[in-house]
Order: sequence, then C-alpha cells, then structure tokens
Amino acid sequence: MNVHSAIHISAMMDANREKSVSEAFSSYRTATSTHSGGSKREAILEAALLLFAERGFHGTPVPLMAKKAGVGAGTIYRYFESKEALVNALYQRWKGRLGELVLTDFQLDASPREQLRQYWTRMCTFVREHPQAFKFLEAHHHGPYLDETSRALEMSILGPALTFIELAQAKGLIKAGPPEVFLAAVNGILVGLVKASWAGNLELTPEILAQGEACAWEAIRA
Amino acid sequence: MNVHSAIHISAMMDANREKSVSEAFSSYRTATSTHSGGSKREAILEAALLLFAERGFHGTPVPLMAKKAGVGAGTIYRYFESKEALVNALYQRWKGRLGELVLTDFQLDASPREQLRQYWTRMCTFVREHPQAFKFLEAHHHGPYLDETSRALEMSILGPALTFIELAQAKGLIKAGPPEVFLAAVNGILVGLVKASWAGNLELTPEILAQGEACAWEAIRA
Amino acid sequence: MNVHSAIHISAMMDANREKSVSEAFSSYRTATSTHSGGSKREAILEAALLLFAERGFHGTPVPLMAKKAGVGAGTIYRYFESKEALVNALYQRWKGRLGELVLTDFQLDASPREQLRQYWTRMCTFVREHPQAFKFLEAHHHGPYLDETSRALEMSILGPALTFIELAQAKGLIKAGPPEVFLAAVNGILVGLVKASWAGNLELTPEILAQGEACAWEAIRA
Amino acid sequence: MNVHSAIHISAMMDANREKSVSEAFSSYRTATSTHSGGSKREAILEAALLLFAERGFHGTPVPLMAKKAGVGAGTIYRYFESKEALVNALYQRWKGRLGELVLTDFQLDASPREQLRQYWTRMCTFVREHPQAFKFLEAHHHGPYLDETSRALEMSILGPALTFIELAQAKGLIKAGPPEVFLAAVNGILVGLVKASWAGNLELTPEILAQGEACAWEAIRA
DNA sequence: CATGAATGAGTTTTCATTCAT
DNA sequence: AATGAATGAAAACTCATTCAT
Repeated sequence: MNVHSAIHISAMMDANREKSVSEAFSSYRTATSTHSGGSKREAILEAALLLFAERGFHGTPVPLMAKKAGVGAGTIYRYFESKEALVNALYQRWKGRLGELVLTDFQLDASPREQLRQYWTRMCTFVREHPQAFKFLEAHHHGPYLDETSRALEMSILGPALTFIELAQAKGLIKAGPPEVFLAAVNGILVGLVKASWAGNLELTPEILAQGEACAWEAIRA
Repeated sequence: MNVHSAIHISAMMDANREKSVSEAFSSYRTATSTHSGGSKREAILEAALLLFAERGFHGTPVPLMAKKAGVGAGTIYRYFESKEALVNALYQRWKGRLGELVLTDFQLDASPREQLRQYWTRMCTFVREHPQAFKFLEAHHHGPYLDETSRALEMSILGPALTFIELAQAKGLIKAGPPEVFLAAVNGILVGLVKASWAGNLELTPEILAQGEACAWEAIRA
Repeated sequence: MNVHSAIHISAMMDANREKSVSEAFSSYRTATSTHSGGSKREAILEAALLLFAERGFHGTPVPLMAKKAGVGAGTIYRYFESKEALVNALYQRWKGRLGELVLTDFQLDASPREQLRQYWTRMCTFVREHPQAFKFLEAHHHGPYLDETSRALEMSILGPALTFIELAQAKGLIKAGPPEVFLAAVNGILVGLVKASWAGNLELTPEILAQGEACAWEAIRA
Repeated sequence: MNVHSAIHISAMMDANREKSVSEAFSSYRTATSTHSGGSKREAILEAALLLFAERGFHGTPVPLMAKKAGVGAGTIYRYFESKEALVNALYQRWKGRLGELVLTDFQLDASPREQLRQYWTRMCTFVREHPQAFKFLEAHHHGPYLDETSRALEMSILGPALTFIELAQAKGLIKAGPPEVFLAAVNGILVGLVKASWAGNLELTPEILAQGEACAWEAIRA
C-alpha cells in the first residue's frame, strides 16, 4: 500500500448514502450548508455522535437520539435503514474526515521528524475541534455492528502511515522493526494523553501536546 | 499518594461480596480452587468477562451470560444484585488483580530504567495471561454504570506510578513536565500495541514487546 | 375540615396526568368523549379497573391488562410511568369521582335524616353505576403501592362527612360519641350490603337499599 | 339451614391436611402444643398469616414466608402442596376458628338482644386476640385462589346467624325483611369500626365497641 | 426430614422499528 | 416528507417450585 491510497478514503465515506465516488467526496464538505433534507440528516448524525460517544451504541436508545436531534423518531428511519446503518454511516463519516484531514496535502518529501510533527499536529487539531468524534471513533473501533466498509476505512489511514515509517526506516531515521510497532507507539501516546484528559488527570494544553509529540519522536527515532 | 497505597487495592476488590479486608485479600487467590458454593459464581464472572470484553456491557444480555456460564438466568441474581453490580464486581476483581500484580514487591529502590522494565514486564504478563480481562478493563474504563469503588480503584495503580515518575524526575532521569504525561505515554504505547494485535496488525511476540518497552523508555527518558 | 374541602377533590384526581386544578376538574367529565389521543388511555384504565377489582393489583399482569384493553403491552407505558403509577391514577380518578358525586351540591342545611338520605342515595348510585369501581376502591384502600396523593384523597370525603355528623350531634339528633364511629357504622352497613350482593347472598334492589338506609339511620340516631 | 350445622365447621377446617372429621376437629386445638413436625407447620402458618394480611396473597413471595417462619423454602412444600394450598389451609383454619368461637355454646334460647350481645362480644374477642387473622380473612374473602372448601366455610357461620335472625323476626323483635340485610348490617358495622381503627381513625376501646354494638342493635331492632 | 441453591417460566419494563396521519 | 403513537420482541429481574445434599 502506498500514499496514493489516500484518495480512496473519501470514496468510502458515507458509503451507505451515496455510492458514487465523486459525490461521496464532496458530500461532507458541503454538509453544513446543505438544505432541504440535509439539515435533518445532519442533526441526526450530530445527536448520534454525542450520544454514542457518551453512552455507547447499545446504551443509546433511538428515541433519545431523535429527541436530541429535534426530529421525530420515525424520521431517523427515513435517512438510515437501521440503527446499525446509522452508526456505520457515522463511523465512516468521521473516520473519513480524520483520514482526509491527516492525509490531504501531506508533505511527502519532508523529513520524518517534520512528517511526525505534521501528523501529530493534524491529529491534535482533530481532537481539539471534534473531541466527541474522536471519542466516538475510539470507543467504537471494533464494535460487532460495524460493517466491512467501516472496518476497511481503518486501513486507509494506517496504510499510508506505515509507508512513511518504512521510508524513514530505510533512511535509518526510525528504529528498525515492524513499522506497526512505531505507529502503535505514536498513536498510543496520543490516545493515552487524550484519555488522561477525559479522566480529568491532564489538561490538553499546547505545551502538553508538544511534550507528547517530543515523546512520540523519541519513542520511534533511531 | 505513595507506594504503600498498593496495600489497599486488594481490600477494594470484590467489594460487593465481602467487606472484610483480610477476606477480600485472600478471596481471589483461591478463586480457582473454590468449593461448590463458589464455582457458579466463578463461572458467571468468567462468562461475563468474555462477553463484556467482546460485546460491551449494554451489548450483553443476561440470558446470554447465563447460557455461557452454564447456569440458569435466575442464578445470576443469586450472586449479584443486578447486572450493574456484576459488572462492578468484575471490574473491581480485575483492576484489583492487575494492581496487585503490578505493585506487589515492586522494586522501590531500583533505577527508573529497571522500574520501567519491571512495570512493563508485569503489564505484559497480565496481557498475556488475561487478554480478555485487559480488553474488558480497557473497554469499561469509564462506563456510567461503574460505582465509586470501581472508580477509586483506578487511582490505586495510577497513584504509585506517578510517584515513581516524580522520583525519577527529581533525579533528572526522566523528562521534566507533568508526570501524568509520561504515564499516559508509557501506558499508551502498551495499549497501542495490544490493540494493534487485537486488530490483527501485529503479533505480540516477546521481541515486539521488548521493542515497545524500548520505545516507552526513550519516550520518557530525560 | 369543612364542607368546602370538597372543591379540592377534583384537583387531586388524575393528578399524575395534569397538574392544573381547572384542567383536572373538567378532565374526567369529558372522559367518555375524549378524542383519539385519550381513547387508549381510557381503554387501559377501564381494563385495569376490571382486572384490579377482580384479581387485585399483584394478581394482574400487565400483558393481561393490555390484552383486555386491546392495546400492546408497551402502550401502557406510554400513558403510565409504571404499574404503580397506573393503579394510583386509577385510584385517584375513582376516589375523586366518588367524592365529587357525594359532595357536589350537598344539602348543607337539610336535616340530618335528609342528609343521610342524600349521602346514602348518592353512594348507592355510585355502586349501581360503577360497581367495579366500588369494588376496586374497597379492595385497594390501603395497598402499600398507593402514594401520598391517593391516601390524601381518602380524607377529602371523610372530612366533610365527619363535620356533618358533628353538627347533627350538636343538635342532639345523632348519638353522642366519636363521630368516626357513626361514619364507620353507616359506611359499614353499605359495604356490608354490597359485599353480600357480591357473594350472591342478596340482590341490591331499591327496597333492600332503602331498608339498609333505614338501618343506617336507626344505627346512628340519638 | 339450622344451628346444628355448626358442628360441621370443624370438619372442614384444615381440610387439606386431614380428612377425618374427628382429627380435623381436634387438630387446631392442640396446634400450639404439638411437637415434632407440627411446630414448623405452625411457624409457617403464622408467618403466612402475618404476611398475607399485610401484603396480600400475590404480594407475598414464598421465600419471604420461609424466612419469616425460620424454615427453609423447600420445607414449606413438605407441609403444603403449593402456595394456593397453604392459603386455603390458612383460610380454613381461621374461618373455622372464628366459626367455632362464635357458635360454640351459643345461647340458643336467649333473647335476640342478648344473642346479639354474645355474637358481638365474641367477634370483638376474635378481633382483639387475632387481629391479623381478622385482617387476613377480610382481605382474602373472595380470592380466585380459594377452593370450594374455603368458600363453603363461609356459609357455616352465616347459616346459623341467619337462622337466629329469622327466629327473632318471627317474634317481631327484629325488622321485617330479608335476614341477610340485617346480618350484613351488623357485620358491616363491626368491619367498618375495625377498618377505621386500621386506618388510624379510631381506637377500638371497649367503650367504642360497646357503642358499635348499640348501633348494631338499633340498626336491626324492630 | 430439612434445606436452600438452582431454575425457567413469568413479571415488569424498554426499545428498535413501523405506519397511519 | 415528517411525525410520534403504537407495538411486540426482548431486556432485566422475580419467584414458585424442585431436588441434591
């Protein structure tokens, strides 16, 4: 797998709604400005995001989502075939957005140190701007209700990331070993920090995030 | 909080069952060899552990647990007041065991590098011997159904760990900064590796775990 | 307590549904002519009345009520928070109706003999028109599932009745002694007759009811 | 039906246990002094009496009765075929005792006024000495779980009482009309007073009971 | 005999989904 | 298209009864 797989990410997003690549690619960009039909769909997805993040998939009744979204319970089923379809659409949307954010215009030719900085910064941006989405993605990683498309999306970020690590290893700038280890380390540190902040043990200030980035680099540098 | 708080961990384990500290302390040690009265309780806790780990609290119906445990559905309520009481007992049992495993006879006077090795090794032992328990603890960290006792147990491991980090920082052997950052980094790397293995991206061989430990040390060393 | 407390009765009726006094006052009058939204509620209350009267609160499963009411079991919980809330609503409704029937436009200045006749007649009317309601009220008098509001309603009929007895005693027309004794006697005779009819030992003809009224008067007259 | 039907009462008591008339007749007299096997049966019946009186048949779990009786849950089923059999045995025991108390050596040739006094006094004795039994009998009068024997027992007291009323009517000492009316009146007054005392509205002092008796007599006298 | 742990049918209650309006 | 009342299947939990000890 290589960097260019990034272009497939958007195609998988919101897969339950539209199947066309180009449509899918543009759909979420214009999400906030869509009109008739779209605003309710957005409201539902937003309410679902918050509730799934706080209470989990099985812990969130559909009528509660409807109430929070300000729509009728039946309306949800006009936009999504089922609760499962909804959680998959939501997962694909946010995993897709995260993937786009991270991979779009990624500096292919920067130094590994610089690339880590870019990756780290973008992930932190996502965490800051969409904390509930991050929590949702983290909590629903491997729910049995996720379909193949959702699972496949995971790889679209992991794949390019692994490629970058391999390239850096080839240059001797990152430790030798399975690249998955170092990706797990970097992501693990980030997730560790974020979870510590959720638990109230830590505040995610820019300084602390920078500190975390430094740790991540030291963890993987050769 | 200091290292000696470790002795309180056992006292909190299985709190819903016995209240006496000494009893609680010894109860789980003999769990596998318990007499007739306890075997069903053990079967229930074991079935619950597997199912909660795979499907989550809300995703696991009581009758399914009963079937997996080989008991009647009503039997579960002879041992636990409610499904919530069961998940709390389970959480406290395993968090307590993890705490004991990590903290018992911890080398207070070893070097930070050595202490990290010991911590890392013990955590890996737990992951290897009780993978479902680790998954369960990871997934149920902050469920709204956890009671005060369960939440309090969390701190009994975190507390001592933070103390060690502070001591090492004072000696200039670990980076300066909030100790929570470095604890989150170490744990994050471990959890990252374990999750990668769950996802099938990595096999947790001794070599890889050692690699992870090296990363963890580099991440936090001064 | 005086006669005017009667105006509070309606306010307490159906207290679980509406809180406004004026609304509550008029709500049950139009009960039989309610619109689409209320017909199921009425059907549930009617089915519950019959079943609770025949089999008691604990002896009546919710699905049986649902079947008798011609609704789904879940529907009952759209109208009542719980089975307990339902029995309380039912109790308050009928106790309220009985209170209204007895106290509305009661002849404050008639002779005690005439007042007894009026009270007796109205009670008999209630028994004739709502035999199941009378049975229900009689059987659920002091169930532990009744809430404060239900219990309080009891007093709104007893209070005025006691006042009338006291007034008549002051005029020397009713025996001296605690007024509660004579109220118990009058009500006891009525309930005795009704229960005898339930047992099949007696038919509640107008003659027999008149006979009972005569007994009641002789029982309490000075 | 005449007075001599009284001798059949005992024969029906505890019918579920023994069928022989003589045995049945003597069984409850010696109840408190019986030994092996009997004491547990008594404990069960006593616990059941209290619990059924307070919470009703369906509101009383068998395990709770067992606990209150100080026996194992299974033990109850060594003495009674089922919960229904138990409530019937209990009903028959106490209805039988009440019948015996009222009818044994009843003054057949006394004046109606004197006979009422005797009846009233004996009923009051029962209420005073066995308040829970009275409450139990009152509450379980016509439960659907009562069998034919239990229902039949009712008549063994009512029958003789009606005979006495008829005799008194023939002498012109009690009002003309269906004797059931006057029996219902007398019993109704008594039950009314007792229920008022349960509700806390009245204390059953000797004076008040005498007052009640006076009311009862006035209610029925010609 | 006596027990009380065990059970599954039955209870109350919830909830994903449908459908008449 | 949108709704939310209605539903029944399934959830959590209870309890009358059994049976191994």
